[in-house]
Amino acid sequence: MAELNVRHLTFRLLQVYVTVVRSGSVSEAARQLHLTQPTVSQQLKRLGEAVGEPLLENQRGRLVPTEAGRELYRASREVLGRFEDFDEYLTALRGGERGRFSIALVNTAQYVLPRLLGPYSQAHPEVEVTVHFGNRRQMLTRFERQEDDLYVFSHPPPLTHAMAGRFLRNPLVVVAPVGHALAGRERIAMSELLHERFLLREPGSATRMLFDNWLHEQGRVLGPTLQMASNEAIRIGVASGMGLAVLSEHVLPPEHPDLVILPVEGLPLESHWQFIVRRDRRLPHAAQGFLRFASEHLDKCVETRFLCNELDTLLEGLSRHWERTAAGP
Amino acid sequence: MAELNVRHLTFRLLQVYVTVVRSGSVSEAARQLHLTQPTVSQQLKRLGEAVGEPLLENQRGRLVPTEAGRELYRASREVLGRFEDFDEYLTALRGGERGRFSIALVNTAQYVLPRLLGPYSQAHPEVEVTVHFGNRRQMLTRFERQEDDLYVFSHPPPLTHAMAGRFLRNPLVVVAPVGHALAGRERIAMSELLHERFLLREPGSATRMLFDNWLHEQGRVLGPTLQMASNEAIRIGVASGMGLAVLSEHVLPPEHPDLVILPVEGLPLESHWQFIVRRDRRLPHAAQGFLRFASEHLDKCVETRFLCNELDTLLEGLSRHWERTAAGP
DNA sequence: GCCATGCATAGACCATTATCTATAACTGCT
DNA sequence: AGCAGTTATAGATAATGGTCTATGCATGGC
Repeated sequence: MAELNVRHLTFRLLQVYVTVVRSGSVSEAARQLHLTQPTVSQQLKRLGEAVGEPLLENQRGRLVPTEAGRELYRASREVLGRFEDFDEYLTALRGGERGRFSIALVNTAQYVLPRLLGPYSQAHPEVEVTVHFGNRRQMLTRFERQEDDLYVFSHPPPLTHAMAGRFLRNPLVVVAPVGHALAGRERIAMSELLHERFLLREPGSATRMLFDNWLHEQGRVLGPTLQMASNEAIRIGVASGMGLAVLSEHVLPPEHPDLVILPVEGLPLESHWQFIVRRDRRLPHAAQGFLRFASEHLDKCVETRFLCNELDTLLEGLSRHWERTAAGP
Repeated sequence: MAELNVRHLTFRLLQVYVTVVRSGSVSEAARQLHLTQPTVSQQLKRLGEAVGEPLLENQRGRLVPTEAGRELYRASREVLGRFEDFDEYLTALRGGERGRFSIALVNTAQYVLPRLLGPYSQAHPEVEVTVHFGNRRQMLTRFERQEDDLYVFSHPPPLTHAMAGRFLRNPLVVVAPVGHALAGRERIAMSELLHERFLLREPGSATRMLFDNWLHEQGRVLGPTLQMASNEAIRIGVASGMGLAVLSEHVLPPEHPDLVILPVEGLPLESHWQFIVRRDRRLPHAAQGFLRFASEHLDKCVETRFLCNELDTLLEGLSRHWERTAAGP
């Protein structure tokens, strides 16, 4: 008959009840809750009706829970506690201390982003980060499909739905094996290289695109080429004398005794990696936290010569953007 | 800033939310809950505002929870589950399958009540029973103070605030050691016993009171007496030849080769044990369940010659009483 | 037996909620 | 571009909830 009607049960009601049980007195509970005594009495009555069972009984002046009341007290404590936990969780989430986000990187960036992600995830062990790698074309697809929270491009797609912030120089250089004929020269014209064999990244990769564009601007066409979809493979190929290549400096190890960078005219090709954030996808607090972290710790994580930290501007733009969006009536 | 305001959070809201998350669709949830779609939409909005964080996002047609939403879902499940448990608990409580009650027994009744309590608590292992023993006077004090849920008296106090139901004959007999001079006689007048030494229970005990009253009615006075506050001690005392005694038949073991019951005129003194229930104290469901159990199983638990089961009447009276009380506007 | 204290009930009030219908805006698919 | 289905917004309304003040009732101490 008197079913427990959970429908109109409020957390407030439970809070009041818990206070009453703890203090053993309606009046005292009312004082603690800054309410009047009748208010509390009535809440108790409602609660009792919802439960369909007497909850409290008077034992020489003190209100003591009945059997049902004791169990309700336990349940209330647990339930209220659970939501306090949830509140804490929310706070952590908002502070970027926990949660998750995903980030999509063009392949070449994988040589340097771990330097940031490592320290970050050590400082924020509760944040789950997913990293996707691929060449520029694949990253563009993910970007279109809004699959990730952050993207790293050197040459981003049109920013109509996104915002960008540069954070790292990404110079492209021509590398040759250490014993190459041109290795000692102080200055080399591009025209001198056109008959050399070049090891190229696949079409669709950013490195390839940049180099192709540059050549095209100059109206030049390469001689024999060999295509490999891996920076590593190319680097080793060059070291082994397979030919020359255009690579991001980040691909080269700090010490590279078997490779030399050729001082070609017009090179290095300057470009910058940037974090890209879609404006039409809510940025998780954790991702924003990562950007803050990057902005603050970048200088400790990468070599100074590559530094180019414009993340402050991005972060500022972001908060302005979300303010405006959230303020919508 | 946007603190989690748990105050106006309803369980209903969580139920709706859980349904939406499960079905991945507002419309579908509305159908399941027999609500209109806008209603559900608005509930979600309110919930989202209370949490201060987006909870759901559209992922190619399906609503999936955000990070915060996932955690809220977990919390909601737990919380709703906890109250379902509580509901089950209540059902068990109402059915008398669990809970607790206390029962106060005059000492003599302790020879027979375990025969009922044993089978009862085997059948209802979740019910916690507390039994208090003492002589009649002590039990009366407990009764006045409303310390227990059930009382067992042979001669109860005035029933202005209580109801009673007899359940067991309690004949008082005169016992003598097996070799006693009067042991073989077919009929004995009380006058013949007055010079015998009697072992008596203490004043305040029911047995003593009954015997005293009986003697008083007949205008007789006992000879030498010896007082002991224990039925056991008296029984053994009689068996050892210390004198005669008036005892409840229940105190005698089924076989008692060292004792005989004297066929005294006017004896046995007939009295009945009864369960007493205060009307001004809510009877726990479990206690009521015990009375039901007693009513049904009494014949299997005690010797037939002691049977006197009027508990049905008590139970009926109880339910009428509580109906009337509960119906009060 | 009276007074202080604490609890319950009654009546009133306003804010919030739950719910609807109608309609607009969006989304994915063809 | 249009359609079907889904979601969001607006406006309305009845019920509920949370709170108060005033008052009645019980109880324990002096």
